[in-house]
Amino acid sequence: MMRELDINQIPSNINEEEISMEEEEEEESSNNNNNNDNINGAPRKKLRLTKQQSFLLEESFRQNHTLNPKQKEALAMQLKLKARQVEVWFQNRRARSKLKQTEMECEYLKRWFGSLSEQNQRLKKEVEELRAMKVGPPTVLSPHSCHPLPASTLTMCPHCERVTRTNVRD
DNA sequence: CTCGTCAAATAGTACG
DNA sequence: CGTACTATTTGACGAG
Repeated sequence: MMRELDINQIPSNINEEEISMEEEEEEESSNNNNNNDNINGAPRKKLRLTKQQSFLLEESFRQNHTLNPKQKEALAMQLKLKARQVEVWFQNRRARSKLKQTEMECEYLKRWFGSLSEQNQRLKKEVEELRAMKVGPPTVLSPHSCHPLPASTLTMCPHCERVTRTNVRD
């Protein structure tokens, strides 16, 4: 799972028998079998692309993620496939590289979330510590008695604009 | 065209 | 080894 982080990368070991430079013709002697014509009610085997076919498709995907009808036809000719098969291959290839991309973004976001949670935890702890350093709620000196009063018990008189006490004895 | 899905082919694994 | 299961890959197709 997730063994390749770079989508669109081409498989690193394409060697496996010669693949002669750029644009090649397939031929695997025993091969194909490509005929899907259902002679009789044949269960009909599913097509498997040869290494060279895959390679060529991969190459052209690398330079262009979509094909115009002309390119499609040419590729199909070259690969000895139907144009429809080339078309489908590209559709699948696009869909699957998009999926990989999305999975990678998902992983990235998960990591980001993780680090943010961590940071959040640290900050909360810091707030806690800072709060603990304070002796108590804020206080002010009473204008009347000159004694400290909890700020929460004071209000501003709307008329004279002087601080008065609410509701608590001085 | 994309998206979701199916199913064949194949790769990986567990076990006698 | 072989063989039985499970998981993954991938060609194909229908719906929208």
